[in-house]
Amino acid sequence: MEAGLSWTDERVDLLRRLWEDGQSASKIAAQLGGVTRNAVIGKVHRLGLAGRVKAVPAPVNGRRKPEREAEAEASPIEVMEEAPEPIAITAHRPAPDFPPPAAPTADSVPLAVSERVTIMDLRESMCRWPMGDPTTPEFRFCGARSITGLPYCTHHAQIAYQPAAERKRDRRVAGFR
DNA sequence: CCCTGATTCGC
DNA sequence: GCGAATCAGG
Repeated sequence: MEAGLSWTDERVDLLRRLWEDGQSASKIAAQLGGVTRNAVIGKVHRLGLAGRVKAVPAPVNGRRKPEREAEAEASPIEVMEEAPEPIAITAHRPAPDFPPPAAPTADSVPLAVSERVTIMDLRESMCRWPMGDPTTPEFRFCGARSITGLPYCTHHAQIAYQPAAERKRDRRVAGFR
């Protein structure tokens, strides 16, 4: 899909802002698009704005070297208690206009069209991305697992939330359906 | 089960 | 530098 997206200044800026606003890595990743939460966390650490945090060098943490050696010292740093209230996020681009009258054209996107539910089966934690013509009985919602806190799944969140910078010219409404 | 960030290490 | 895999924990 989107090619050449990487840690451009714009993306790093957005990352910084969202991280400092207390957004979680997964939400940030969804809004940036094209990256996973792991990528976000990795970047955050590389940028040196890792977090505020837990106790400390708890002897046990993520994968450590096979073994061998164990030093490192750290003093309990002040912890910033209370995360700020998540603020409004970037540009929310409501679904582009509805697709041509049920354009029966072939799908060029190999998207797993598995879920898809009616409003009756739509429940919290399900992607609310509209699919089809809402005036017809065939209307459905994506229904895939939505990012908690956001109304869409990772795929549709990328379409809904587009970094202002990249949305400039090359904005092609990818995948609708 | 859902989620969170932290760390290591192969690329 | 990057981020998947993995870990510890809520």
